[in-house]
This record gives sequence, C-alpha cells and structure tokens, in this order.
Amino acid sequence: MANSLRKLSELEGVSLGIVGKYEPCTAYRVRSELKQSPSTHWQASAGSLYPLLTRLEEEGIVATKPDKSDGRGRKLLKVTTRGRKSLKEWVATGADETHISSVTDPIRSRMFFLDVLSPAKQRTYLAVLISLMEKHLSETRTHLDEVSESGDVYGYLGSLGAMKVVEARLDWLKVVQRRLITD
Amino acid sequence: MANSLRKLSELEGVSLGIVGKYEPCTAYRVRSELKQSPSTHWQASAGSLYPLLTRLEEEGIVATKPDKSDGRGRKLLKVTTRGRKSLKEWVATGADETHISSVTDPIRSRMFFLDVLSPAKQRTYLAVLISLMEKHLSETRTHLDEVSESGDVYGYLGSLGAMKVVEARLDWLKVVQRRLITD
DNA sequence: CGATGCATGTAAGCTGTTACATGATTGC
DNA sequence: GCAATCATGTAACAGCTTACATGCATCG
Repeated sequence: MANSLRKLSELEGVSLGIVGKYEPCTAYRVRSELKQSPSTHWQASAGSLYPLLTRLEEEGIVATKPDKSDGRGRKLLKVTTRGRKSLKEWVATGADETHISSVTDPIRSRMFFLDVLSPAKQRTYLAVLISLMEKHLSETRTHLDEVSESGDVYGYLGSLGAMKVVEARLDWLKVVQRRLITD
Repeated sequence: MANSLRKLSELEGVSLGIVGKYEPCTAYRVRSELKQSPSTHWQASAGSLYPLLTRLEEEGIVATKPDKSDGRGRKLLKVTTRGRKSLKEWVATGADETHISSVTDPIRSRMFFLDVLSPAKQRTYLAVLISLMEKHLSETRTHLDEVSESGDVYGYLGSLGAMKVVEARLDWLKVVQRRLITD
C-alpha cells in the first residue's frame, strides 16, 4: 500500500467510479457496466480490467473480500477512504485544458481527406455513415431513457452528453452530404 | 517494400493524408499541421511521427527525396501510387460500427461520478469547464473561418464537424449547470 | 447434460506519449 | 551574435487491446 496519491488513468478513474457506485460488487460487474454503456468507448477487456483492479487493491484504493458463498472464487470490491480521495482528485482533474479539446473522432479524421475517393464513393460512404449513426443515435436514446427512469441523475447527465454529441455528429454528416451532393 | 496492403493506424492515416495534401513536404510540416489544428487531438510528438514516416517509406507508401539545397538534411515526402491506395483504403474503413461510437470524452467520463464532489465544488468545477470550453469554441471558430477562406472544402467540412461537437459539449455543460443549481 | 453466462486471469503486442538529444537556418 | 524556429531523431514507457486459457453456476 503506497502512501502518496497517484494520478489515475482514464480507465482507472472510470472503473473506480463504477465500483463506488455499485459497491460491493465484482470486477465482472464493473466490466459489464462498461461494455453495456454506449456512452463510454472502453472495451474494458478482461486483460486490462483485472490487472488494473489488482493494482488498485495493492495501493489500498479498493478493498476486496472473497465471497465464500460463491464457488467461482469471486471477490467483492469496495472503495476505501483513501480510494474515495483518489476518485475525487481524478474527477477534479477534468477541468484542465488538455481534456477540453481531446475528443477524437475517426470519422472526422477521415473527412479531411475524403477527396481521395471518387465522388460516387464519397456519396455511398456518407450514406452508410449516416445510416449507422442514426442507428447508434436511437440506441443512445433508448439507453438515456432507461437511465432517466432509474433515477440516477449523474448517470443521466453523463448519458445526455453522449447523446448530444451523437446528435451533433449526425447533423454534421447531413450537412456534409448536402454540400457534396450539390457540388 | 512489403507487398500486401496493411491497415493504417489513425495517426498513420492522418499523416499520410497531410503528406498527400501538401506534397512535396517535410515531416516537420506534417507535424506542424497536426499541432496547429484544433480539430485533431494528436500531439504528434517527434517521437511518434518520424519513426512512423520512416516506416511508411520502408513500405513504399511514401517516397523521400533528400533536399540537397538544405543544410539541415531535410527530406521531402511524397505519397506513392501504392500509398494513395493505402490512403483510400484507410479513409473507406471509417464507415464501420467501431468508429461510429468511439468518441471518448474525459469530461463526460467524469460527469458520471461528479457526485463524489461537494455541491459547492461541483458548481465551481462546472463554471471552470464552461469558461474553458467557451474559450476553446472561439478558437475553433477562428480556425474554421481561416480554413473557410482558404477554399479548402474538405478541410472546412472536417473543421466544421469539430466545431459542432464543441458546441454540443458546451451546450450540454450549460444544461448540467442549470440542472445542478436548481437542485 | 449441454449451452450460456458468470468469473478471473496471463502473454504478447500495438499505438501513442514524454523526455532527451542534436544540429542547421533565419531574422533581428 | 543570439534567439527562435526549422529539422530529425532515440529511449523508455504508459495505457490499452486482442487472443488465449481456465473453470464454476444456472437454466432449460
């Protein structure tokens, strides 16, 4: 158990937050929450999550208790006092310039160079994108409704942000489509 | 020079696109474009870009020509025919479900767990975020105007997408702020 | 009694970062 | 002549991924 508070990585912060929300819960539960949410981009593969939580345990940020009533050897996780301090610090580091502008978008990255495709391919490409994005938007909306009904205010506000960004991206793709068709 | 077309990474694709746009140009120029643009999140550190371009050269995707009139030993880059094919393929892979939903946002990640902060700290935090985001939005708008005047249509459309996302995020933060103040 | 889901992990690798290091050119 | 910018790189490492591996529990 180290003594100084270390800066948490993104996945560490999110995972710790989930543990805190559902504690006591298993690592599996954390993973399920990450996978199920359309608002986070994390794959949260077993290969990253389990070692990550072990590390947090070694540092005294989470505490584990083996669940003896369970034959699968599962462990129940809780955030320690020290862990709650780490979590607070992680949340507070969001108000920093590097986090403001760091929203990657692989579709936008490609838009800059869309002219390498033939006009016909550009149109097909955009049509596919818009159709996929519409599907994604409706999934995001469904998820938002579910969270809304659950009464989880912060979960709702987070998911709302995800939805607004998807809406903006879809709107943008339609603008691009109109612009490239009339040319 | 390998024979089969390899899938390009994000930074490889973007860098190759930039070379294609400004060729013949130096690696330094590519790096400057990446750093200057508020629409890409890439740091494009020397430590990633130079080895990356060397790799693309070894694979016959870009061709280099030493500029003998320059004492700094700079090299001029061009996209090869083979490279243009790679670039086309990279652009076309954008229409794929994994790219649709993969927009990370460290601020949104934290919003889900904002309740770990005291109400007073939540308000301060949001106020700081909104002020930083407004500044970022105005920078993005300035950049968009510049690109617009340059006549680069695809550059404009890409930057437009970046701006729309920033607008959506700012709008979202204001909704959150109202919601948390009235509570 | 077999499929699906719960539950935990290891090994290898990809993609990018920061920090460090070097040297020439250009403009004031 | 000195500072800022141009120009290119190496070394170490952070952070996450995929692919693989294992085994119990629950439901039909």
